[in-house]
Amino acid sequence: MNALATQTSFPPYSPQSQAMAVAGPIDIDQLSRHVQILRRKLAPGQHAYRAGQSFHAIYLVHAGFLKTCELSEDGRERVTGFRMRGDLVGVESIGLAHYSCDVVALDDSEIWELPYPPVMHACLYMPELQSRLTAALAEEIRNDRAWMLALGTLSAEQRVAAFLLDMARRHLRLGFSARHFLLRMGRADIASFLGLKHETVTRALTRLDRLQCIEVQRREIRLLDADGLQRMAGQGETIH
Amino acid sequence: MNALATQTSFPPYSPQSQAMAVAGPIDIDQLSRHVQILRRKLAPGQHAYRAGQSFHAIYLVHAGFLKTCELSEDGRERVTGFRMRGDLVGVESIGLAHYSCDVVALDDSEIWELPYPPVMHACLYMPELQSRLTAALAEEIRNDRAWMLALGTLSAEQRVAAFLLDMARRHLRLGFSARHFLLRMGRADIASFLGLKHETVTRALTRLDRLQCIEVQRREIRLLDADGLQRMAGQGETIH
DNA sequence: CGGAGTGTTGAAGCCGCTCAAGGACGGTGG
DNA sequence: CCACCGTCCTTGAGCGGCTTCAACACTCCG
Repeated sequence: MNALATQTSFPPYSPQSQAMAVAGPIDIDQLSRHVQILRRKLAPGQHAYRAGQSFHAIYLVHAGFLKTCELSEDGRERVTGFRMRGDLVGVESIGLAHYSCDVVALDDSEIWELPYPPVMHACLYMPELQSRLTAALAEEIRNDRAWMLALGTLSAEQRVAAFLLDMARRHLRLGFSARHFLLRMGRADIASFLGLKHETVTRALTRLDRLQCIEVQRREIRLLDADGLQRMAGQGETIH
Repeated sequence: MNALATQTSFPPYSPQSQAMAVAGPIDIDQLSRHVQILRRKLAPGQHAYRAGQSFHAIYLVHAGFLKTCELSEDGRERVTGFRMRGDLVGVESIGLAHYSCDVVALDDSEIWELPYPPVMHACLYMPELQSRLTAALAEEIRNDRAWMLALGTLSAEQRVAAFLLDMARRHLRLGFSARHFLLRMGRADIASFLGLKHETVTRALTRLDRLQCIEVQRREIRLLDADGLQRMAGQGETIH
């Protein structure tokens, strides 16, 4: 058993910490003067909300790890993203009477409920909140589009490489090691997100391991050659 | 030569017309009191903007047909969507100094340039503009996610069916026939959008034709069995 | 221990891709 | 008006990557 295995959950969100993944730091202290912020804890497997429930709030992930799932009428399902500390959740349902997707905790998590009409109203008193919110939505679109590009143009192995790099970057942004981390989701969730089957993800991980790019042991990942992964995924930037 | 062939471009946008595809009708008259709106005409192949140009405005499509393209550093490219009358364009770049994608006219088009800092400022005087804008962004996210679900779970033929139904619905919303329309883009653009190759799109269209679901003749499409297409694409709703 | 859940590995098959050729259309210039 | 050209679309044949199906290993927990 190593240090990673005992790191059960991410530390809490604070506005003074690293730049927020999506929205940039939201001034929670100021916001809490205008809206009642409810803290909700979720155990693994619990839903933050489900498609069809009436929309009343967006959420800021304060700790833990969650996935968002898109559902179709005929039962098809797909993971559309993974959320961690600092990410906003629920913004995709703004403007609707009901949430349009499922959000499920993959780990012990805490999310802060920001009741929506009140938040919107608070924007009148906090002009920068409005632009932060809008910027967060735009960022979400860009993020989705970047993945659409990846899923449409990369092979299975390249997608898995890109996925690992994305995880690494986000871990880094939260102050964790980008070279050594635990995946919080199963192979099936990764596969669903990448538009593959879980066996294919396993095989890709095994191959990357054999190529000495990474070391895999179930959910524990060690990046041995991040540059190699980046070349593979067709990305120029480097993880610092 | 038939009626469709002579219908070279879509009629203009007006706030009184059908519900806007993305944002709901924006009150352009009122907005124009606060913001200088510039009308730009584009010929087929011309860019509304390119990735990397400095961001200064979002656009409302007033007439015509455009595509948005995502680009990667290593030259991969993908069409991420098609825009027609009433659609907002450029919102994905809000919060950035530079546009993040390319937008190209596929047809003679007119777009209305809404300078962005001024629009944001106008929101202070037009509170409903802000919520419309936010709702438009959220709608964009849902739209992208719905396609992510489709592309990850449907076969080539099903994707093409879903694509045709989407086109049909959007034509209908603009007051055109949902059963008979002209595709404004080539096979390669459809393929890129659907994560396929152009030959595969051709073959899927040919098969749908043989199955009597549609009639294809180059870019002219006639839906013979919309319900059949819907069942095929795993969607329950009906085009009215 | 045993059983469930999850991850790994193998073998075979299929869907979509690749490569290649030919056809239809639209524009241009003789 | 027709010949020519480039672009777009279509079709075929063969291949390959991912999926499918199946069996087995590992880990966690009762």
